[in-house]
Amino acid sequence: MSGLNPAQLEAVRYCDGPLLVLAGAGSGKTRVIVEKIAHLVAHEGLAPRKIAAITFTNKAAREMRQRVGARLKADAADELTVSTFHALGLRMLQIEHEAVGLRRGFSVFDADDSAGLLRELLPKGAKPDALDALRGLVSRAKNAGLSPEQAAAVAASPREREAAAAYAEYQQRLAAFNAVDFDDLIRLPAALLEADPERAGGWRERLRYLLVDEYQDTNTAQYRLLSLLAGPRGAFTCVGDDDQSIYGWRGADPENLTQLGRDFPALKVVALEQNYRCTRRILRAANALIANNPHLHVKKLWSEHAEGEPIRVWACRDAEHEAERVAGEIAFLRGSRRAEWSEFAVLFRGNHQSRALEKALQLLQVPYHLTGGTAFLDRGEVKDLLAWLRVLANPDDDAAFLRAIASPRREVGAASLAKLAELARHAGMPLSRAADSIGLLKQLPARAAAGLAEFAGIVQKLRAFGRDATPAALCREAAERSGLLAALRAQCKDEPGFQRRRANLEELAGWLEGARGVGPDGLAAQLALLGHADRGEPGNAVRLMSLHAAKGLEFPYVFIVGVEDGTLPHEASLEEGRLEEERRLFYVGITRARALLTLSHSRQARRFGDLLRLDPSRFLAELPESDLLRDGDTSGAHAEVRAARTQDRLSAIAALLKD
DNA sequence: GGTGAGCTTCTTTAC
DNA sequence: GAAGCTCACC
Repeated sequence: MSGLNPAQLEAVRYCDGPLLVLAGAGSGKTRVIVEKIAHLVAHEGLAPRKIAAITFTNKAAREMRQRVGARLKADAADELTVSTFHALGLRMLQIEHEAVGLRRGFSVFDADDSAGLLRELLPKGAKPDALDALRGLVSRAKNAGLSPEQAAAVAASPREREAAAAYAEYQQRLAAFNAVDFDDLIRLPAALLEADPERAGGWRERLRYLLVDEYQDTNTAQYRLLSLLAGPRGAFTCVGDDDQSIYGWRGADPENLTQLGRDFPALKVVALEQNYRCTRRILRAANALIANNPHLHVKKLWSEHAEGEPIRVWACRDAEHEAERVAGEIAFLRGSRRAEWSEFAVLFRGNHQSRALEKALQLLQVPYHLTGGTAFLDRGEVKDLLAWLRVLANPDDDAAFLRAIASPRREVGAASLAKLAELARHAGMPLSRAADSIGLLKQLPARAAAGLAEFAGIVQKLRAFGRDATPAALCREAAERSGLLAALRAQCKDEPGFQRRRANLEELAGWLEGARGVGPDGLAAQLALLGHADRGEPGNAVRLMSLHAAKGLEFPYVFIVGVEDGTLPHEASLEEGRLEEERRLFYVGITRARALLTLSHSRQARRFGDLLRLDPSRFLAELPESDLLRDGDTSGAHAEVRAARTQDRLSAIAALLKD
């Protein structure tokens, strides 16, 4: 525990009651959590398996597990619960499934699945924004911890009453599919513990101490789950920073920081204000930026580090130009500063911004690792295989059935499926059981019936195979027997394309090799929680991720791209009251940098075919000019380079780097 | 009636 | 660049 400052030490040692640690960026909060876990084990006599550390992203959970693993003995670290709120909720539901009316093997619907369900509840031809609005209303109700009945009771406007009715109907359908959605992973366990104090007591026995990271991002349902698990004695440490609250849009309520003091009057508060991460210039810029937000408590982050280098601000022509400069600079810096690739991170507001960067990095042969976004679980072939796994675990999962029956195609089309759905509804059975019923199949066209029977046969064989095979083996067998692999091979025009897709499926299976304690029933549910591209070890590679995904991480060299008005702050958040969160997002980005920070923006973007002029982000004007180093107009200064095509320019840079 | 090619439209962030 | 859609072909 050496090297902790007095405030950190206090936070680690205080175990007599509820504790809130207000931890500024870079103030060593992860260190505090890790040391506290070690302290609980060594000095409070708590078994590691009775301790749960909760984070908000899978990335954060992984990093945390790694750091705890380095600090504790390996077997002790293995017994700890280190997971996201959602993964903890899933574990609770898998154990308590009967109490909430779920059967073994229940599915977890991802955002797409639940959107599909909700779409059916809307009148035909409803606008897409009607769907988005409904999704938002239902999700908000769930994140506030409201059941359908409660939502109906508090509905104030006709719109809300309609939404509450849709929520109730949606919930019924989910139940019919033996499925829950992401929000239910929190809401249902919380409601269960609330309704059943004895059960709550049992869980408190099971988890004796909770450590919650990024506490400012909890929503009401998560807060309830936390306080129910911690119980009246308040056996928890929450660590948070209201300046890093960036999940308001999914119901996070920084108000929970104040609520904690009301619900647990014995709450002790410790503030960590020394920053160990950033140079003074970076910290000064961050402080200056965040000072533009209203604050209840003004934190004064300070650092003993050196002044450091100025923050570089680049004006680029467009996103491609920006990506080239970033990629070229990373390659250059790695050489000139003898840095590892993994010391660089490029952060952006929206995941789509990664595309230009990937292209430029590929051309320079810079290894990179992309986290988040639509990279993996959103790939068609991965979703297909996942749908098969879901059908295998959960015969009631109609959404999965509909996807699996169509991949690969087996001459069962929309019309036959509509007929099947009709028959299934009358018979009161889910689609996949109906597809297995000879009586029902007779009422369908012969071709469709044959396809359905074939499907049912494959499912049966795979279920039998899965009874005594590892999840990974089942996954591979399913890819083969379903015909997915064969269809992919036939579908792909080029061999590399096929190999890439095959590798994606193999990766899905590979991930399951490492999953501990996941049976065939829980396998698909577990996978649904896996962050989209959030798999595999990044290795020694440049990290590309969204600003949201970057929270909790740090890098010596950080590039933030797309620092334009409309991108950061995002144009959907320009209105009054939403700008603060965008500012905090930028604050999070800036404070990821230890040594050198580069901010870049484009002057123009191609959107919907035509060119759009972009202004630098208004947030740039909030940074102290004396800590910035603005470049000249490089796009004007290098007219001949600008004229060259991207490809040529990049090979020129690549050639330069070789020398 | 099933399938796939080709069209348009829109792209915040995460579990 | 992906998902939803229409439409022509089998």
